[in-house]
Amino acid sequence: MLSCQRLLQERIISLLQSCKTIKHLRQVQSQVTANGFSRSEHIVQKVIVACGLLKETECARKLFDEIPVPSVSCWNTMFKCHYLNAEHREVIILFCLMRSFDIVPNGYSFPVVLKSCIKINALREGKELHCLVTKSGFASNSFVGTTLVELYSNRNLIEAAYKIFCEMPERNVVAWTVMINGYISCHDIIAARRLFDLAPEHDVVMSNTMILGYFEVGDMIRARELFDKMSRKDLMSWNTVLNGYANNGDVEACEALFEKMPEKNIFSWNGLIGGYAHNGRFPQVLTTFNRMLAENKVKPNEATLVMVLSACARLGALVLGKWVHIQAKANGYSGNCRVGNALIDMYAKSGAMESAIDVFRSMKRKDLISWNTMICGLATHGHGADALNMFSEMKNAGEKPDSITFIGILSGCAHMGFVEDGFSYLKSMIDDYSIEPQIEHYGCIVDLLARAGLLAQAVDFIVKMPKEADAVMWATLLASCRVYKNVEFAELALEKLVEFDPKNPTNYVMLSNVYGDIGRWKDLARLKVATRDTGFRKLPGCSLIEVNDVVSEFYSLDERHPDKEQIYESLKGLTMLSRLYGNIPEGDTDID
DNA sequence: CTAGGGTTAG
Repeated sequence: MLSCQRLLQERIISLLQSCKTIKHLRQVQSQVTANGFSRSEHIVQKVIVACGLLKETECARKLFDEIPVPSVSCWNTMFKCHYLNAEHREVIILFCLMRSFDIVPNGYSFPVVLKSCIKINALREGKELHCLVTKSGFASNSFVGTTLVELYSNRNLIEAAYKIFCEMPERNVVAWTVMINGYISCHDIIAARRLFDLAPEHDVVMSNTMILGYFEVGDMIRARELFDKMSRKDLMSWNTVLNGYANNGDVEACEALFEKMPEKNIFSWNGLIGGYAHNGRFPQVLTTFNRMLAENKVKPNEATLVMVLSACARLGALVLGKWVHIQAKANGYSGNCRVGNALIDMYAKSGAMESAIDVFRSMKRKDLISWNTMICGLATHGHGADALNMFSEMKNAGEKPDSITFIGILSGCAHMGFVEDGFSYLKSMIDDYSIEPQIEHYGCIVDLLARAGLLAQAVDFIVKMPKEADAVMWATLLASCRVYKNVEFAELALEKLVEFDPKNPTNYVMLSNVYGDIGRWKDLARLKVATRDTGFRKLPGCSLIEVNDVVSEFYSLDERHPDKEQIYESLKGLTMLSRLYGNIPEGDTDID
């Protein structure tokens, strides 16, 4: 009879562990009650963890509250439950509650609560826990000690971390790895390697940690050396090296490694895609995504979709972007916030503002980036007024703007010619939100003044602002000088631009356009000579255009492209449309 | 009931 009961208990526990939905869990829960297990602490703990895994912390808490006198292990289970759902404040509050009941924490309590402190940077609480650990004699527990090492090294308190590490009575491979990782996050790769060589035991996690450390300081040689020497590599080892090459700009090494990999998971594919994305190879991002779908072994995840959409955005590939949108829906990412943000950006950058707004409106969960993407998208595509309206909507929704939000707002004002509003938003940014203006914000103000034709005020602003002007700012001014045919400030801007980049012929072309516009042909000729002296020719203008769902590069006066007829037909159509809307394109006065 | 390792967008 007793063994029968035991068997039933085991059966229920395995059922609880296999619960995939809350509905399923409810069914198993009724089994628990029907078989008289609702007062078994052991079983109730398993139910609580199952709730936690299904993100149902409220249910878990209810069950916990029904336990008459919860033991330490019950409390620990509840900590874990909140920890699993990233409710770190809740973990700490619950721990204090437990202490107020005079329940003594054990060696299982400290690691979880400390981890929560690490996650939310609660160093003060972490230090208090450290005191408690020492007082209650858990300093010798290797799980507790390791987590304390992690706590201090996470806040760059490497000496404190090392002291705890040294005082640990026994240091296993996990403790060594955490300590090595601590030195790596302090950028002390030498100390990290010294510990690595000193460690009595090496395993695959420790080696991967060390390899990642080398890549983070850009030492690809030592990273690769260590990787080649590893006797047992796991998939993560390969992915670490793949990502290392990707982040250090070696696309070729990244490609070569990818082809050599014995197996690939989603991180491998994302590594290669990220390698292309970080190094501006956007067309390859798209072909790799296609290849991944064709091989059909792993499904794209959130990161894949975000990177691919961002590549579409950079290419202005609307048709492809729409197709990725369909892929995202098909893979269950319609409600995903980050994917939503990438979709907004893709649609906005491709000029499909209605679609961008549709996606934005359909998002149940929006974050700061969603608002910023929408506001900046509107502002830079001629919808400055909508951008400003979106900003008030954002404030009403209780979202706090950051410095990027204000770049959108200020550039919106610049495009609309709202000079006074621009200045009052700048003031609000400083006074109401305590955001210190960056060079980009000042750049927006210069643009704001210059576009409004207030060139003297723009130059005066540049002189008086607290930051040193950058090349972007002078180029902005130069562009407006052409519009308003102001030679004086154009010459000043060129002079400054040449200091930044003496070899860039584009700047000379800009000024020569000003001379040409107002008929100062002698100055134009003098400038031609100066340009030639730089020894550089202006590269032909290059554009990206989507033809039959393929993004192609083509240069100005390009005759080589197989689809050139179609491209020029589309351009004719575009020119006609833009004339219709009152925009009269002019032929540029080019040098040579 | 506990501790160490990855990608993504403005």
